[in-house]
Amino acid sequence: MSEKVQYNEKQQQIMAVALRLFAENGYDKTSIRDIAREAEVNVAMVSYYFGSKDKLLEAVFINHFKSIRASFKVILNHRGDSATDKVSKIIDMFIDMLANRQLFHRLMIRESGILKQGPLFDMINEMKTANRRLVEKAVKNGQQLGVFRKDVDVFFMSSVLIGSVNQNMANTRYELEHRNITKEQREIIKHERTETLRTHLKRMFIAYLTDTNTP
Amino acid sequence: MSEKVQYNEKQQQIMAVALRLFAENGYDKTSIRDIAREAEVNVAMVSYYFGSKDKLLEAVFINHFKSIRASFKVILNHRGDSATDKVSKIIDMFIDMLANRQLFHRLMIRESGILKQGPLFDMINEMKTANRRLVEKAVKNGQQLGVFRKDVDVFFMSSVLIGSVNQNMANTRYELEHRNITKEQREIIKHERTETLRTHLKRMFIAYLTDTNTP
DNA sequence: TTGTTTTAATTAAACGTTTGTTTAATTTTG
DNA sequence: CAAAATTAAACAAACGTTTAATTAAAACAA
Repeated sequence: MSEKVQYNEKQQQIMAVALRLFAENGYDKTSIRDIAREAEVNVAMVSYYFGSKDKLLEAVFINHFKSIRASFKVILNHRGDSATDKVSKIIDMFIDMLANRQLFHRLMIRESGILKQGPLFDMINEMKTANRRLVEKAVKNGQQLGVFRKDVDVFFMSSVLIGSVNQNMANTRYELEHRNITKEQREIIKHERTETLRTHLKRMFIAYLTDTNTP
Repeated sequence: MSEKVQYNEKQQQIMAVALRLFAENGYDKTSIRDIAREAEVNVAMVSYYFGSKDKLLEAVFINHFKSIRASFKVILNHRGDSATDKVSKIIDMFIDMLANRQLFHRLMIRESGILKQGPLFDMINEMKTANRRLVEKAVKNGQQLGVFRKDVDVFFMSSVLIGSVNQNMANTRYELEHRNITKEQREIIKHERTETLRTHLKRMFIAYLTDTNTP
């Protein structure tokens, strides 16, 4: 029953470098030679281990996708105290999920814009659906308890959740990359921004779900 | 004082095709030969008119950027009745701005993820700043009138505005592209989604700005 | 432990394509 | 006739990938 070691050290090294370069410069702007140089392996090793550049990207995707899928399951089974607590918990866990996989999400967001089919397309689709289900469950729970308004839109909320977090992180990175500050300061500011995002997103969602003054 | 005709018919044709292919398949996955074929011109015409593929992208960007900048000016000078009306108007105009330039925004979102410097970088930065100023102005107005809470975050709100609209449109497109429906039905659904987005984003923002039940 | 064989890993070089771009000749336009 | 537009062809560079040769590691028999 023990989990097989899927990738050896060298393979993991290649995948790590590939992820970073794909995320920072884009898949097409990253050559196999770039990856090989930074991973300190021969160019032929990529084909030898992964078959092709496409398959390497796929391997990187599957690798992260598995752990993301697991994260979703954890969130879905979480039992919060109140309806609003559940919404808070979803936001927390979703932000954590993205914050812990920043490089992968940068890559994913970029690729999701042009994908039309194939395994990567399917994976991204599954994640979006999982996110919507998550929001739907929490919303319905609150509605049944009579705490949340009935006229809320799950598709909209899901878009806001994903889009806001993405944009907030992108803006933060965008801003930090062009300031002359130390790495430590960078991480502090990044952390502050994430915490602010957390607080305000919760407040905004709960206000949207519970506010009775707006029509 | 008459506006010079910047681009002749053929140039505009090339730019239109380039924008579409860049947006749909990505800049790097689009070859000059692809553009030339669909625009029904010789490959050499791109270099002849624009200098290079890079410059063509830049020309496409500048072209749209100018009209976007103009749109921002209109929004910034708008005089709504109440503080909430002003917020509503900003959301309306921002959504219209993106909805009317869907291809360009798809391209821009994608490229903004990997740009590190250069003219395109500067343009995108200006747009982000303009958006933040816009939100800031409306928020301060409402706060001075005592209608809005004091503890709201402009950086956060700007991220939510841009991110939510982007994500909503991306999700809608993603979903529609894989349904067997006519173009007319597609447009109807797209329009519905945009209207829902409008309504709910306004409600959410105003709830966030005015709600007094949440801490 | 040895020596031997087999498999896996690693390399430099080459391959065929595609890419963006340029050239030089020709046609169209003013 | 001169300038602009258009073309087919060619160019060098970069790309992903493969090949064939070599080295390192693992497996095995004595």
